[in-house]
Amino acid sequence: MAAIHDQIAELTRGTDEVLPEDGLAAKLKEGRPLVVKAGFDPTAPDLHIGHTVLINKMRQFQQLGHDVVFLIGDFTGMIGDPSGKNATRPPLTPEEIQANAETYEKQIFKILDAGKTRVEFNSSWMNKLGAAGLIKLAARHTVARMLERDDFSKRYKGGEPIAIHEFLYPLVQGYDSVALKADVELGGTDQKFNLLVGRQLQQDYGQKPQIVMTTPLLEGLDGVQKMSKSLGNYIGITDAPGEMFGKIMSISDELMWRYFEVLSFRSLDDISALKRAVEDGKNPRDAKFELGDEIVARFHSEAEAAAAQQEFVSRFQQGAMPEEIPEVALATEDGSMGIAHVLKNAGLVSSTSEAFRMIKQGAVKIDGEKIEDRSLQLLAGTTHVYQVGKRKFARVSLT
RNA sequence: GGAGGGGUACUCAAGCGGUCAACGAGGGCAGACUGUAAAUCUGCUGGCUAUGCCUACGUAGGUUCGAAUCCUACCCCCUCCA
Repeated sequence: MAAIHDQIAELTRGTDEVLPEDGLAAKLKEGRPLVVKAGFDPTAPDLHIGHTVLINKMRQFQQLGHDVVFLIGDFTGMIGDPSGKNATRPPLTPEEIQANAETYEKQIFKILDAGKTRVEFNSSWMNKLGAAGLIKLAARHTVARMLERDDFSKRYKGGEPIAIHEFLYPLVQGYDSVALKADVELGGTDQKFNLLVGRQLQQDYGQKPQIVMTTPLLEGLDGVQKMSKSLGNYIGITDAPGEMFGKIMSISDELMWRYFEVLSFRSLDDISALKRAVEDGKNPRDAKFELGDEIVARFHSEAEAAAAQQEFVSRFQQGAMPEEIPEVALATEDGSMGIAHVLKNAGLVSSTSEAFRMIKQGAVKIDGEKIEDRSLQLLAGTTHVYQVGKRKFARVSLT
């Protein structure tokens, strides 16, 4: 096993904070497998690679021989979401939670070792706690301490309502750490307060407080806003290989290094060597290829990653047509169809107005040839490859 | 309960009787340049088999030759007072 200070360099890589700072070293020096916990909300099992920053961190601990617990917050999930602005979610049924948990597992085990990962549900101890237990738990914490949390205090000062049960959330989450006797808890930066409550509760219950490690929210493809599905700037871990590779290629060079830091499994030394190579004239695109290969291979396979890269090269560097073009069959009404309607019906544009606009801008090609005539009629019985912009293709047969 | 301010396209935000499918910014899309990058420049950014027509400025009515703009009612949001 690597020396402790090397382990720490890798474990703290890409993290936002480790609290207390020297606590991790002390824990590691104990030389035993640590209980490393990370909690997940059972409502949103659709992961994007931003979420995997945290899971990658879990993987590192796992590889060092620690006991990694993937905790599904089904108890908290059944009550509903407490966090600020979100409208109250309808409580999930046990069946839904089970289904979501399975979806999670399918996704996370592309990163974590299924055989070494402990999956727990916090309902298993929270249900036993009962109302009396919950009150005892609540007695461990004061309102003043709760109000230390930023969003609580802001809302309180701003006169916005805070429901009582929202105070229970950090407590329940903290109690999870007590129940698991967690040594380390991982979470996003937005979880910092909750993770720290865990430390306090553990002390109250006579345990050694856990180390808190927070990971930043990953920037999305635009490099500015956090990656999220609703902003559309994400790479889903179930994205198709070609799409995933393409999205990675589209990020800026600057962002590429950020992604290397938090998404790549390569060592820090390795990455700085690559960075030096680029500074010395290596094409940054090739470095990005390496990143794309690694990520696609992780969620799909080496072969698919290689194919994705090849497809990318032939399509964009050599201007070739993509290998897989969606096939569309359209029926004409009277033997022919106007170009705008072909594009719209094939799903390449959202309206005929947009089709005309695209034609005007020179973005439309048929079999690679630019179209300028907006009133072009296509005859039934013909099949052509239609293209709008650089990315949208369809092979359309008219009947 | 009282007083005032406001609701405009994906978002922010002008317009305050005709020249408004609606200034400007952001975002998005497309073109050029490239490494499908970034930065930059340019154009587009309601719909319609389309040099015209239709639908849009919180909702419903009204005034007018003509309304996002004026009037009435209603709904929603914000601020101040109680």
